Parts: sequence; structure tokens; C-alpha cells
Amino acid sequence: MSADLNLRISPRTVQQETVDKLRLAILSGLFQPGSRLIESQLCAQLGVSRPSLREALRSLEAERLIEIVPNRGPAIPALSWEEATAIYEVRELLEVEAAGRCALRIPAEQLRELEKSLLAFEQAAASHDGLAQVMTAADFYSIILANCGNPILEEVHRGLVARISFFRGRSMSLDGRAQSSLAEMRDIYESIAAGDEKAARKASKKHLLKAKAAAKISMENGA
Amino acid sequence: MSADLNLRISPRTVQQETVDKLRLAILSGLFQPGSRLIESQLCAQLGVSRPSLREALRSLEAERLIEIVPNRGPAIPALSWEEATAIYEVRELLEVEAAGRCALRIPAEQLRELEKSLLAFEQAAASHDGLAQVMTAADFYSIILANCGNPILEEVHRGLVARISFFRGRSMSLDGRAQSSLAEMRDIYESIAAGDEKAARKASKKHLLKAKAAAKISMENGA
DNA sequence: GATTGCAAGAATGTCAGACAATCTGGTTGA
DNA sequence: TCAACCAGATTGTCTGACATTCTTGCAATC
Repeated sequence: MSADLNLRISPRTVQQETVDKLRLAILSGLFQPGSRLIESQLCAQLGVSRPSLREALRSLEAERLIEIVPNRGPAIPALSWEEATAIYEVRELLEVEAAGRCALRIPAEQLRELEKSLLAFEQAAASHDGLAQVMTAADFYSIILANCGNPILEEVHRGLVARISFFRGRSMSLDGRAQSSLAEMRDIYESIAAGDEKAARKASKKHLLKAKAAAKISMENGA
Repeated sequence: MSADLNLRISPRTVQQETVDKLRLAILSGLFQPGSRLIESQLCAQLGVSRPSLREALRSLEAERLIEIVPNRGPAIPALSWEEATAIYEVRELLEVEAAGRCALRIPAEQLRELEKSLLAFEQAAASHDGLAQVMTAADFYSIILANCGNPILEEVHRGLVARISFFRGRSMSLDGRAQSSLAEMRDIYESIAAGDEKAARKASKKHLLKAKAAAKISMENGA
């Protein structure tokens, strides 16, 4: 037996690393929406071979983070306001359900984690760090989704949030949006902590509607 | 039917063909759940090179139709009853919403398509052809989802249905399930045709609950 | 001057082959 | 019996190559 504490049963492969790096790059807004990605360039920048890169691109395509058109290659899709609206509507369905279920079944330990993530968001909101706000807000929701008792709900939600996170980054930059977002999230937290399913659903729905409205404003301004 | 106005048809690539063939093979139950897929064998059977095959496998992995464990390769996941339940619950969320929206906005032409697909399912139900039943039922739903006015809802739903279709195939084989399924689907169709949102939601919910129950029975018997 | 046509270059789609790392199953030795 | 070990099988990854398809700039034509 080796002395290494190798309890991780998932060795990280080049393809996984590549997917993660590219996903982070895309979510950070490193690439302009609509711009094309050149395989040879990415290979050089990431230090991987084309086959590995292409596998990673297929994974990202399935996540809808890139689009691959035959004979034209991968590109960053430009998210239209219609699509964004559609995503917000589906998120509403999922998140309201998840918040309600979560209120009924979250363990005490996870509730503390949820509180922690709320505090982290509070800090981020005060700091005016857009990326930190997006990340901590995503943490908050991922804890709720992870404790709704339905892993599929969580999986589907993750796929949607990834696509919309740079939207969230924009709407957070609106004056006061981060603060009101914080208040809404606190409502959700308190409803869940109280085990009040109806209140959790209501608070979650309210939060999402406001987020959607904020995103719309920032989109109209920024477009 | 209208002639193909789409002049920029994407050329079908080897990878797309491979994905389609494999998906069909998996949904047809050609591979045993839990069994591993050997890349070299698949390459020989499909007549494609390993890089192309591996790209296709990454796409299918993202669809959750296969699982790829590092250093062990792709395998057909064994869907547990818990996961199946979770999928049914999320499908309920999505399909109820879609049916309700569809009732309010489906164009007359699409409504005729929906009727056609219902008739096709009727034929399949009478024929005791399991695969045909699954396929025509999937058509019926895909028309509803395509006309709910939210492409994201459609996209998410497709990802779930793929995974559960072989479940559906099983539950259809229960005595009388196809017939009662037909009756429920006709309810949905008529509610939509009448433009009655509430009735469409109700009928859709009822159908899904029954389908879930049937799937549970067949799972307990077959396991 | 605007439009068309074409040719050179770039980028993708696909394949073949290779090799190391890892897993698997059976054999051997204690 | 059980553990160590070895050979084959399989995957992860890379290199290199070539045909096909897109892009772009330039020239020819009206």
C-alpha cells in the first residue's frame, strides 16, 4: 500500500480539466458572445491535443455553453432575451419547487451551510465584486437544490444556471440590485429555516421574478 | 407538408450519425443496464474511428445515456427506482406546465399534428409493439412541448424523456396500460383542443401520476 | 463602382497508428 | 486458502496526416 492518501476515486483526466477550464473561461466572460473558437488556438493555450480538446468541446456543447456547427466549428452562442426569459421561467418552476421541498426536509447541518452561503453573499454584495456575487449566489441556490430531495431537479437546474450566470452578473451590477437580492434571499432562507413550505415557495418566486425584471432592464440598457 | 425551406441544412457528420445510432441502440434496449461498452468493438460495429466515437460518447454522457468512469470507459447506467421517481417528478413539473401553456397558444396546424400523433399512438397501442408505443408517445409529448412557447422547457424535457423511455417501454407492456394511457392522452388532447388550460394541466398531471404508478409496478415485478 | 468568380489560405472532419497508464482475470507460490 | 504477480485487454492521450469545407482577398466583368 502506498502512503498517499489517495481516497479520491476519480482521477482527473485531461478532458475533465479541459472542460473545467473552458467552462470557467466562458462563464467569466473571457470570450465575446458570437465569437468563434479556433481549435488550434485552444489546443496551444490549454496545452492539449486536438482529440482531447474536441471531446471537451462536445461536453460543453451538450451543456449548451458553446455551439458547434458542422464545418464551422465551435462558437460562443449569443443568448437572446427570449431565451433568457425562457430560462428564467423554467428556473422559476424548478427553484420554487426546490425551495418548497427543501423547507420540509433540509437537515440542520445543511441549514447552517445555507446560512453561511448567505453570509458569504452578503459580503460579496457589499464588496461590489460582480464575479463573487454571482458565485456566492450560485452557492446559495446549489445548497437548496442539493437538499430538495430530488437529484434530477438539481441536475437540470445546474444546466440552466450555467448558461445564465453572466446574465446574473450584469443584473447584479444594477444600482441596489445586489442589496434587494440579498433581502429576497434572506426571506427564502428564513422560510426554509422555519420549515414553512408555502412561504419558501412564495419567497423564491418573488426573488426570481425580481431577478428576471432586473435582468431585463440591464439587458435593454446594455444591448 | 411544406417543402423544406431550410436551405442551410447542416451536413450530417460522422459524429452525429454515431450519436444517433448509439442513442437509438440504447433506447431500444440493445445493451443491458450496467454493461460496459468497449470502444474498439463499437468502432468496428459502427465503422468509425476511435476519436469520432469518443466524441459521440461524450455527447451521450452529457445526455446521461451512458456513464464514463475514468480508466474504465463507458457503461450503460442502471437506472434505480429512486432516480426514475425523481425524473417522473420533474417531468410532472415540466409537462403540466407545458400542457397548460400549449392549450393557450397552439396553432391549428400543430393541433392537427397532435391529433395525428394521437392516432398513431392508438394504432401502436393496438399493435402490441412496445417500441412503436414508446416512440409515438414520445412524439405526442414532443409536439406539446414544442408548442408551449418555451424552447428551454422543451430542451430540458427531451433530456429527461430520453433516459426514461425504456422505462416507459416496460410499463406499456403491463396489461391494459397502453389502453388507459391512450385514454389519458386523449383527455390531454381534448383539453388542449378546447383551449382549456386548467383541464389540460389536470389531465396531464393525472396521466403522469398513472404512468409513474405503472412504471413502479413493472419495476417491482421486473427487478 | 458594384458585383461576380475564383484561387490561396485557414479551419474543420476524420482517420490511422502508437504508447503509457490502468484495469482485469487467471496463474503461481507460500 | 490466500496473496502476489504477470499477461492481456482497455482506456487516455498524443502525433501526424489528408480530404473537405469555409473564408477572404483580389481580379475580372458588366
